[in-house]
Amino acid sequence: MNKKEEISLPTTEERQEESVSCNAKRRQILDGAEAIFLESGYEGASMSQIACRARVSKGTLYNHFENKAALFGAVIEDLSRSKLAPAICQSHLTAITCAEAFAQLAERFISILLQPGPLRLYRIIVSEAPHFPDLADTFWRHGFGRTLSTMTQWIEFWIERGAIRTDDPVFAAEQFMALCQTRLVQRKRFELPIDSSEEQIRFVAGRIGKAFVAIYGTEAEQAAARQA
Amino acid sequence: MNKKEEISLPTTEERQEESVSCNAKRRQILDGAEAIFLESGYEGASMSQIACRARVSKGTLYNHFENKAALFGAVIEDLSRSKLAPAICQSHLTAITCAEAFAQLAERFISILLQPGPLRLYRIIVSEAPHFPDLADTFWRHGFGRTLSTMTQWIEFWIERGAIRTDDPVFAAEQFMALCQTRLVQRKRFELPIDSSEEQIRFVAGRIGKAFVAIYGTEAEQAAARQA
Amino acid sequence: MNKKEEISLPTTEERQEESVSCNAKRRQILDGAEAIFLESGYEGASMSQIACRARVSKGTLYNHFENKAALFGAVIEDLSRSKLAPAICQSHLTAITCAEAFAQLAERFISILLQPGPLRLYRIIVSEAPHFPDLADTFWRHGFGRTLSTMTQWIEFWIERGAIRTDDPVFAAEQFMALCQTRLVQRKRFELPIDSSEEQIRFVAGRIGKAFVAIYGTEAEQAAARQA
Amino acid sequence: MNKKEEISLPTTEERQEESVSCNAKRRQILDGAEAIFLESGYEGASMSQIACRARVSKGTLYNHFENKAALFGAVIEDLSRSKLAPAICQSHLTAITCAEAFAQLAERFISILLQPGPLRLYRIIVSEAPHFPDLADTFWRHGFGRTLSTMTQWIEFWIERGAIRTDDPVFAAEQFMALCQTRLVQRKRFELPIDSSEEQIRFVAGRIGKAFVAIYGTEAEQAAARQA
DNA sequence: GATGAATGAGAGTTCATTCAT
DNA sequence: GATGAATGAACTCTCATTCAT
Repeated sequence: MNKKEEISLPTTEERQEESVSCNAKRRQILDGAEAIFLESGYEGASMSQIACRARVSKGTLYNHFENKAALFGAVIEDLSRSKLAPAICQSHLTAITCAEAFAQLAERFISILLQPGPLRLYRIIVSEAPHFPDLADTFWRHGFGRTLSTMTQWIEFWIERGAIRTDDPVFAAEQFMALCQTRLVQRKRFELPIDSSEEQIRFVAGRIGKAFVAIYGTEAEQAAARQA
Repeated sequence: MNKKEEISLPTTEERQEESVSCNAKRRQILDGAEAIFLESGYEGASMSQIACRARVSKGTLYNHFENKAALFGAVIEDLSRSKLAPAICQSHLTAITCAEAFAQLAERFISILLQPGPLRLYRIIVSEAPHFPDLADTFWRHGFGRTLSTMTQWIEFWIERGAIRTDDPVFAAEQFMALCQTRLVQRKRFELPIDSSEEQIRFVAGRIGKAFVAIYGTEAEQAAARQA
Repeated sequence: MNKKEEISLPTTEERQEESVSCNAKRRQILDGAEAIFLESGYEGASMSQIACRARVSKGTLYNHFENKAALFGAVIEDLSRSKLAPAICQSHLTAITCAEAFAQLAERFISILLQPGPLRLYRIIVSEAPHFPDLADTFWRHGFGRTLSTMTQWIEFWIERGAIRTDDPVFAAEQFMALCQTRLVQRKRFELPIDSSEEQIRFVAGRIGKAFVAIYGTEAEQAAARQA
Repeated sequence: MNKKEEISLPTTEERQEESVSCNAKRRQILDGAEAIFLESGYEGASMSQIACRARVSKGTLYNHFENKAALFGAVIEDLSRSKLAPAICQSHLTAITCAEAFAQLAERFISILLQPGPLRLYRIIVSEAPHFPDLADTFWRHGFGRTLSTMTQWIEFWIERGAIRTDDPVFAAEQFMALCQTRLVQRKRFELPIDSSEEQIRFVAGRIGKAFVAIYGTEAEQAAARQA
């Protein structure tokens, strides 16, 4: 663990089965709809706005999606699949110690959650989850679940190295994700004013890395951390 | 810390400046509007529904509130003030050790966050925060801020007792609140299926208590915790 | 029967229980809707057209009637009640012989059925009956049924006088109504070109009167008719 | 007239000038359109539904017919020609007396008018006649007119036999057709509940046969009928 | 102060029709 | 000739808001 090395998170296979032809319009609609839904929420968005933004007629919307709800479902699936999970998956980290590694992961995770896109996606999913039963499943399969799985694999990676010790790595992963919401993400979601400078993010992430090692680190690792 | 004692959280003064007369109707409207807004969201709620639920005419709504947005603002303020903060404030805890105390606090906090009311309030605030600039301030002053302040005082209480050590008790409080979202709260907000039985909540809360002491406990406290 | 006399058909009591106030708008809407529905049929009529013709806003339509179908139902009921039945009921006939009496009745009945209003009402009821189950009942209670009842009473009046003989006066009434559709009404409903001059109507009605006596007249009456 | 004999109604020449090739699609479209128009009416039917039912693309509809109205016109012509007139024409009757003969004819005619197809055709023609000027002519030439002509020939057949006497056989035919609507047909068109059992139809038809002879029968025939 | 009828803009959705393939 | 995606006008219906009573 004291040798600087390139570590790449395990990537998940990405489905690319979309038929190429005639899905241009669908893509165009999804892009427009994503923009409007994320801006205005489900109820706040109007099909006219979406048609306008997507540069298609309202009728075309209904040729491709049965109704507003179906379009919304497709939008969430597309966003969950394309935006959240890959962002975590394709990370490459450079870290010396375990605490630093988790600090870097936290930094990356926090940065993503603070971006306008993922932030709005969070808002709309939390807001609409009760009204769209399928939404939870979609988001789990393509978004949250995959992120959690990535985190878990990451933790298992450190367990193998003897730096982390836990009987429930999934719970640890969830705890790590929860920790990443400390201060910045949590406040941002309430639109409370925050200092989201890179330094501040690094500072919070650093504390999260240390906290995680304090909770789950082996004694050896904790001793090493105390010295650093 | 090893003597069982009744500990009451510090309570904050409650403003009671409401004029008594003629506010019955206002109260009635707020109650109706709260129910509808929490059920349907801001855009999803209609003034007709609200008037109906509040047993008032639509005109009366506009006699008391300038428009839908103003009514919504008043609803959020009322809910933030009356539901969230007091729920934490009025707690009485019975605890032996520091870890147990925080576990109990976590248990209480998680239970509240899982209740339908606070859950819906969270959804609507997160969803509408970007569209209502005042909302963040309102929620901070009456809800989140006060809860955070309570938590902070609670942590300072344990710092004085020598069980907790930190240079930034507010950050610690925020970290504790973040930890409380591990698994149950986080998943519930996405409407993912969870086991929200009392035992499960206590289990998660127990882990959170231990984690918190692992992060912030003094060496003495950590040693005591390790023995327990 | 050979003495000229004023005979008035039995009139049915008319309900006037409509509350006077605040039904002006309803009346206004019904008038507009009747005009449009009769012109364009149910599907062909649009709520915008109706609102326009009734000189009210579209919203007002929906304040008074739940939806288009309900408005249509109300229109049919109003027309059935106010236009068809009374037209027959309030008739006063001057007749010498039985055949003449039925000829006069036929003349009046045919004239009504050829008027634009009743003609259009017939068209729309026949057209929409399968799609509006309640419509048949409404039309029966306020329109067809009452007309048939009036006709039946009229026939019984002549049975008492010994001019008509039948064991089933209702069937006779229905047969009389069917006869009244000979040539003019039947063709008019198909928009075939007809001569609807007063003389032509009187000619057809005269044949119907004679035919009816030929079918149902007592021998005495038939002998009288043959002489005339 | 007292000898049982097979009597066949005079048939009218049928046009078969349809070009054979490439009219399969046209036939396919007409079949689909007939089904939909009869179910839903003109305004209620959509070109999409029709295309779907006809197993054809929407574009093909417009390759064969200029627009919805033209397609509707073609449908009515096809139905008038193929369904109504032939049904009457191809009848073979077995009758002893004149009254029986007309009773049988009435029975057949009533049965046809009560069938779903002709009933729906009647509804749609009566409903749309004012909006489609050509429709009346089409229906006259291929439907009503031919039926009336058939009926007239039939009456002239009985005039020649000395059983019927009238100076206007066309009017008599129209009166017979009107009589056939007594009770059953008339009520069915309003969707009023009726007993349309074979016995009931035969009963009504019997009365109509007798009525017709009562109106138009020669004295000899009436005497014969009175004995029967 | 309370009412609820009236408003008209705008929501989601459907439709007859066109046209590039 | 057959297709079906694209169109935009028009449809039914809802909404926040007003105002005479």
